[in-house]
Amino acid sequence: MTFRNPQFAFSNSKKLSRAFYLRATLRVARDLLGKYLVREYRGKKLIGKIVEAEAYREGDPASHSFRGKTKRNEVMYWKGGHLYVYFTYGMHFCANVVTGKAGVGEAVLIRAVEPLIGIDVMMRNRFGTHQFPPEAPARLTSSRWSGGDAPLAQTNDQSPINLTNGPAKFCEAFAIGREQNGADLLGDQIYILNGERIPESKVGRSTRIGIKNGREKKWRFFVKGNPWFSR
DNA sequence: TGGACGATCCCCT
DNA sequence: GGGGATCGTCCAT
Repeated sequence: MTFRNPQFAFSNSKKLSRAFYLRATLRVARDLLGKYLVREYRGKKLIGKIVEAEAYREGDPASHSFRGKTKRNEVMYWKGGHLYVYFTYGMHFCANVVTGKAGVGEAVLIRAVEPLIGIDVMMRNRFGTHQFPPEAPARLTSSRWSGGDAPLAQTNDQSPINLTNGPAKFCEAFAIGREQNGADLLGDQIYILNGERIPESKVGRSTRIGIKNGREKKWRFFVKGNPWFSR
């Protein structure tokens, strides 16, 4: 079911319980489709509907947890319902929903959302004029960003689709960075609401994007036909 | 201590 | 379709 007025839809939604996240990772990945991710940012709500997600599991060669717990991936081993944010390619953040019991290193990467509320703020976060000194190269300054402040992307495509149709784009639009690593999704900073139920007929499934090892696993889930999923 | 590389994005060809 | 940007992390010296 789709809502003509997203404001109405999220006001009637409830925050997902801890139990939701403690379930099997593949189950959580599929069920996250259609849920509303809420980011409280500077007194405003940013809300997006999750339309693409990938599961990463223990024993999975594509997972950061494949070689065991490290300082970087430690949040993956927390109990389900936390946010694991990592920094990659020297300039991007990606966000995962931690799943399963404490001690189990599994998570679901949020690859794309459909923006619903706070689109003006997302636009500014992604495409706005940065606040660093004008003489500083944008690429240099953007890498120092830690998720709380300045905007960034140097792109010519400022269409709504380009706001959140990829894991790092979504993080940039939602101002998710280092400081959000380990956030409790049952808290008030970032959380997920029980949004729309996506019927099986609209759930697409494929291999995961951008990995070498474990590429045969069909652990990517997306909402068929939604314009915001990444490819 | 060094080097390779990455769950990406962007622009150019 | 391909390469560059850019740096934290991990593993091999």
